[in-house]
Amino acid sequence: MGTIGAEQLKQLTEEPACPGCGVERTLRVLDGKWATLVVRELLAGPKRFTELRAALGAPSAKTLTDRLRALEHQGVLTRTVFAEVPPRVVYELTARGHSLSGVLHAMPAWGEVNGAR
Amino acid sequence: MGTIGAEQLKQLTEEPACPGCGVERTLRVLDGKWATLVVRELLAGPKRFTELRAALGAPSAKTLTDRLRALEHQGVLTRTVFAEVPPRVVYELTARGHSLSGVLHAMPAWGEVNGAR
DNA sequence: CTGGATCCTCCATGATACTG
DNA sequence: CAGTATCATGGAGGATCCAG
Repeated sequence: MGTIGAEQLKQLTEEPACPGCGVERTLRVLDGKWATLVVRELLAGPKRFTELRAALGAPSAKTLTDRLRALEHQGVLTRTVFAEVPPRVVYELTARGHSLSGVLHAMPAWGEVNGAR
Repeated sequence: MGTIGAEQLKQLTEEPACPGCGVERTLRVLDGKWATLVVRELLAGPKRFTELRAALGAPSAKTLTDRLRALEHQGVLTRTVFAEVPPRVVYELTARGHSLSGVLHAMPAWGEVNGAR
């Protein structure tokens, strides 16, 4: 159940009822508590699994793995395994992932001004 | 639009995983499945409860009410009750809510380009 | 028409233990 | 190190009924 179910994958590939609506599609990629933060971390450059975990505040390995797999299937990032000892896996944004920076960079500007609730 | 300035990139990448930084604050407002879509609908102008429900694809009344209350408490929108028969309640973005348009507008641009897998 | 009160389902996230 | 395998859980979201 931890992996991406057929149900979830189907949801990702299905076209929304709204024809020209890109907001929904973007929200399906930037979904959940971690996707946006993962992209933000990787905008600074490729990172290893443990580096990502630490940078994000140590979510569970299962959760982070699930999120990374989803983003990988959506073409936002790539997963590269180095057959070494100790093993090393590097995550890196694709061109599509980098193109999300437009969405990401608008957030801190708003959040910093609106710090108070 | 896929690229960002060096200044903004610096601002983006220099942020550690601090709990109070701008991205996290923005994500706390644009949280859940509906908040972002509610803001998008209201960017076009004030709307009534039923209008919002229909425009969003008819979420349950409870869910929509909960989300609207949260956004109201965060100062993103205002709730105005007209003591009429039948009752009428109008939701409208505050200045703070309108300032989220920068984040919102970046989404369709990405989503439309990346609609295909 | 708006939405409060209740009860319920589902799933993203997490805790823990284990493996190549 | 980077996961996988289980099991547990909180809370978002929903269904339904009811009230002002």
